[in-house]
Amino acid sequence: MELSCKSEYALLSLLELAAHRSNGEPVQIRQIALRQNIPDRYLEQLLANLRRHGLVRSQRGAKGGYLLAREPWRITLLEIVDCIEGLSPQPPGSTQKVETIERAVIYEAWQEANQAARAILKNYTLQDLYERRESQQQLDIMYYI
Amino acid sequence: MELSCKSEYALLSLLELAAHRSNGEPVQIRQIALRQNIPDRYLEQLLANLRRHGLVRSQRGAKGGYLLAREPWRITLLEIVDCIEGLSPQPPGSTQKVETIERAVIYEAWQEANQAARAILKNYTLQDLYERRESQQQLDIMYYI
DNA sequence: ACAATCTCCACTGGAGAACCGGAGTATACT
DNA sequence: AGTATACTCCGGTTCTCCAGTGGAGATTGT
Repeated sequence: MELSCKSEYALLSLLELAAHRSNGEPVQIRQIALRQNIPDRYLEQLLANLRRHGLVRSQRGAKGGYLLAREPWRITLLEIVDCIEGLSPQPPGSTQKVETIERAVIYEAWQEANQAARAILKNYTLQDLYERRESQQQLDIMYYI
Repeated sequence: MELSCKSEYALLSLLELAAHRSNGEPVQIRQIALRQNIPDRYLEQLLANLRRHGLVRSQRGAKGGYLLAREPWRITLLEIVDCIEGLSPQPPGSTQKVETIERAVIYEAWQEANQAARAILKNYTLQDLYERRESQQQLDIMYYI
């Protein structure tokens, strides 16, 4: 469960969309890219991907942009990374990687560890992240004073 | 926590060393490579790495080879992958990756997921894996009959 | 002395990640 | 209707890292 740039960008974008969700206005790629310091042409691809997976909706044309397709508490972090990282394709995997008992046993242990990590991410929603950010922001202001 | 070839090879090798541990004889790279179908010139580097981290001991010269440095129940899977994957160097990391609150919050969630996975791997010892392999092997024989 | 074996360092090839560019299309505003 | 503002699609480029290879040298048993 490495945190790739891709996933980080996607998370940041969705967090941004969650923040601007109060007014029904769509948010432009450019805005997100600027605020979160992400290459905009790259972000474009990621958002398109999220759209195809139904996590966000897009509005074309002037005054267009992106919107969350669901409420933030209905989107888990696991969903997001699975969209972005792509549920991996291994056609030869089932018969090639685990051909010996030793490899099977190792693979099994790994699956267990992976499931543990995925369980954590599944219990985190975008809402949780958003709330954490808010309270963290309050703290920072307090310290500043 | 992806399972890289590197880590898999290391696990397989250590499993092999654990198996041949009853007699005090060292095991050669060639043997391991042959039995587990690993490129031997590559395996060499991995074992050297494990040696530097104190997981195995090496015996040079003719009749040389590798031995486990500790008892199999004193070696956790977590230790092994940390050796192999290398406890990552991020000199710019601390000040570059987590500069905004948003990124910090995301990173935090990730750390949590990672810790969950690491906890699993920490509770697995080489011995556990070895025993599983043995019992699995018994099962396979039963089915064959 | 000699062969077997590990040790060290450097190199290559390929895959995928990160990123950029351009032409096209949908929408709002005037 | 026309124009500006966005997204959409498709392709290419650059760069990094993993997996694997090569060769010279050191160490040890026989």
